Amino acid sequence: MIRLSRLSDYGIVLMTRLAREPARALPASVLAQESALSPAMTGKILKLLARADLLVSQRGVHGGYALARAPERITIAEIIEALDGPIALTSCLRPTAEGCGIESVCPARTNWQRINQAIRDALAGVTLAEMASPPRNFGPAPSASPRRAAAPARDPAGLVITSLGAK
Amino acid sequence: MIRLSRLSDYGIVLMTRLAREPARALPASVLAQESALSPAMTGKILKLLARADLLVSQRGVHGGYALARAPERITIAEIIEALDGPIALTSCLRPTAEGCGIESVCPARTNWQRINQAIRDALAGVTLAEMASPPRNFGPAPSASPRRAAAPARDPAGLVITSLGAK
DNA sequence: CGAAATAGAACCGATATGGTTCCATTTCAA
DNA sequence: TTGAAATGGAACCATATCGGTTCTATTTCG
Ligand code: FES
Ligand code: FES
Repeated sequence: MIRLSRLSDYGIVLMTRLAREPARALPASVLAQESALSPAMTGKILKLLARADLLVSQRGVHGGYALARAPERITIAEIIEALDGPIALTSCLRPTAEGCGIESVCPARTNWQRINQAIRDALAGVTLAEMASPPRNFGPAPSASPRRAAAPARDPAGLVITSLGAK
Repeated sequence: MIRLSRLSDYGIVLMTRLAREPARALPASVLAQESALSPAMTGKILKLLARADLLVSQRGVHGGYALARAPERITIAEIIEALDGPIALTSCLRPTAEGCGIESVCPARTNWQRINQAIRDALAGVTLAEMASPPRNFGPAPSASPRRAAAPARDPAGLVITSLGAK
């Protein structure tokens, strides 16, 4: 049902935790504890994120993980793609793999691409910083433009995400 | 990887086929054939769609399925929800079920709700009619307003989908 | 009556997912 | 020098979910 894998789910939780202290490097163990996740799972996720260059890791006795970039410059889409592979609603949109099997007669494929792109952009339009900030219920959108980094205001795909305002 | 189930995938294909002749009722057998799907699978899907009141069915010898409403008034989101249940990225957003397990310490949940709503709206903003129409590569967005039916232009959730233009 | 269709449910096998375990490597400090 | 604390990387497993089929009951009409 269009659900996110738990890997990504937890991954984002861990990243938001790290975003609260972008400077310090925290070891997986404390991240696990603070996030109520099993150390094993946590390790797995952090390793994947590090391999995707979203985290930098320090080995050895006082090691740990820290964000590789400022939280304003990391998008939710990046995290998801690092953990779950490319965002592709239908199998026929996935670059690799075999496809959905009915490409030949499918009347909807090109439109699928647009929709897929639209939600990709939606995810790419939310930064880790926004995710980490407590929900602010006051005032208009915090102006800001960081998210523009990855989400063009008006992409050529059709669907356009314009703003992530305050609740 | 945020993928759509095949049920929904095929379901939309079948619906778009029906949208080409909104008046006539077609039997499952011909829908299956024209869409290159197994009759069994096709039957299953159509039954679900009928139960969700997206299709009307006629039993008996000259029976078949037809759209319950004009294709302009059926959204992709409706089809997906009919076949795969509510759209909920993370398990903790799903009304039923147990949740993701870390609700207590999760710093991201309220933001998840917004994102989830945003992509829900994205899906609800595309009508079956738009999906069925061949991709038009010319001219600006076909103006149109049908999609407004289900997708408020500026929802309170934050992320706003404004337009599904032409490619 | 019987063929043609849908309604509904049960059933089954494969795959992906969530999660663990094990071992190798790096680093630092006692 | 040695070992504890950390990450790197991979294999492994159990189970839920998903894609798909099969079977039976019911409706409709010729
Ligand atoms: S859904 Fe895969 S080609 Fe149309
Ligand atoms: S992801 Fe489930 S509560 Fe945060």
